[in-house]
Amino acid sequence: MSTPLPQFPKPQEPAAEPVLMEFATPAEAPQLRADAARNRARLLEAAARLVERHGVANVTMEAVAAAAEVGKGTVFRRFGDRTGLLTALLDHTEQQFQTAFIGGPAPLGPGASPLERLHAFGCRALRLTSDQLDLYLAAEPSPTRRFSSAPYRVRFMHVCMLLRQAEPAADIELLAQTLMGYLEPALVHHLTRQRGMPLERLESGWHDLVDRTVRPSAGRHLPGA
Amino acid sequence: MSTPLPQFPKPQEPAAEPVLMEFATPAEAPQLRADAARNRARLLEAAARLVERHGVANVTMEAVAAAAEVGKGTVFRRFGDRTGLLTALLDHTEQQFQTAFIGGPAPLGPGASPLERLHAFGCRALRLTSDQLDLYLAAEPSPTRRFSSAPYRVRFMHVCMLLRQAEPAADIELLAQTLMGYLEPALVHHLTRQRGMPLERLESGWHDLVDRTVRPSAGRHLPGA
DNA sequence: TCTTTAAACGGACCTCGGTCCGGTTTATTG
DNA sequence: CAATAAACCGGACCGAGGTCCGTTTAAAGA
Repeated sequence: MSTPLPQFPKPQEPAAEPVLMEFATPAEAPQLRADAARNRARLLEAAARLVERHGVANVTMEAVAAAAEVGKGTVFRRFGDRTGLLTALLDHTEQQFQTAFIGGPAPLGPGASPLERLHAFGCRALRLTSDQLDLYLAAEPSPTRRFSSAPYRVRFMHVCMLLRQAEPAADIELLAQTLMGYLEPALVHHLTRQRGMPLERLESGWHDLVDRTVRPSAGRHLPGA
Repeated sequence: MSTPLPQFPKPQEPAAEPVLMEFATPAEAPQLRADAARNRARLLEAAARLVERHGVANVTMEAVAAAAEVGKGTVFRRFGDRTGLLTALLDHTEQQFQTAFIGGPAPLGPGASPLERLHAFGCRALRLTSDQLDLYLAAEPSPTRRFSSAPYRVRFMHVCMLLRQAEPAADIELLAQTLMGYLEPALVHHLTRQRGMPLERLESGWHDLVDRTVRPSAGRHLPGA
């Protein structure tokens, strides 16, 4: 009845709490076995090639496995699920972004005011998303995992930090979620592709939103957070 | 190569533009054939029963068909896909909500100020979502259709209308999407179930958010909307 | 170098959402 | 009350994501 050996030791995400101070790929580097590392690289390369050629929607997990000359089980062992593989495809870009807003030059990185950094953060995020919209869309985790994914958490924590500095008198966490919501790939897709808005309008919208929400003004309904 | 007869005349959603002034079930009443109507009722009843007994996650389309003593094809002909069936399950509640905020008593309906109505709208939406969270979560359409679903559009248009009255100097559409984002089932799930926040805090957050965003204050970055 | 063991491998297999299409039922019309 | 057309029905069928488990293999220790 019970499976004593969890023969699938769960690849990504180590736990749920450790959170902070770790980047997207949490403990993935813990030296893989040589063959595993080689196959991982092959899979990512094959996936990237197929996605570029046929569009992410027409790429099946089996096709990726075949193109990488690897068994199907290997793909899932390494990346967990389709979302995991697609997320890994975006990992390089995401890492760059993280490095930029954590330690890079102003106005994105430290050196500018929290408010300026927040403005810059949203614009950059919007651009990244819009540049690889299909991929970001397809990589979206299931609704119940969206907020637990490593990349999301890193961005979220950063927004929280900026908000704490810029707007201490607020329910930071809720405000941050609201702002993050504006940057969601699904929304960007809807506005740009289905409603035909230019990206510039989304950017203006972000600036406006930030100006409205982050502004010292004792909100009347503040709970004891 | 081509299928001259689209033997599946597409059940839900009539088009993409007609929008306004039609409720959730658009042109679904257009008298179904007697047997079709009977089967539809059976299916909804069976689905509701199974969902209540086993939880929405453990209910397959085939099981619903079997429980309703109907072929599998019939389910999909009637409801399009799983999302369609689940949405139909929520339809009654949603209709009530719509009636309430369109023509019901204040503060939700007309009679109160736009701002008050907006405050009430969010609280009611949060409660509804939280009351049947699992169902709302499972009924969530794919990311590319979320914003096109009939129930979403009705809510969205309403928020737009209220915003136009309360805050003419803003990019209404973007602001409305932001507010709607705060009410998303996925977010409610995360905050209440994964982060353990009480619903009251979400409500306070909504009030605060509305107070912040809808407030006459010439935002500096307004585009020519 | 040989043994050992935990990790990795691969592909058959399962489940479930969604589609197809030949046969059936309902409603309309002459 | 036939006849005709449109809508409906059902269940075999398909594709893709995800799992299982017997086999292989890289790496650490004797």
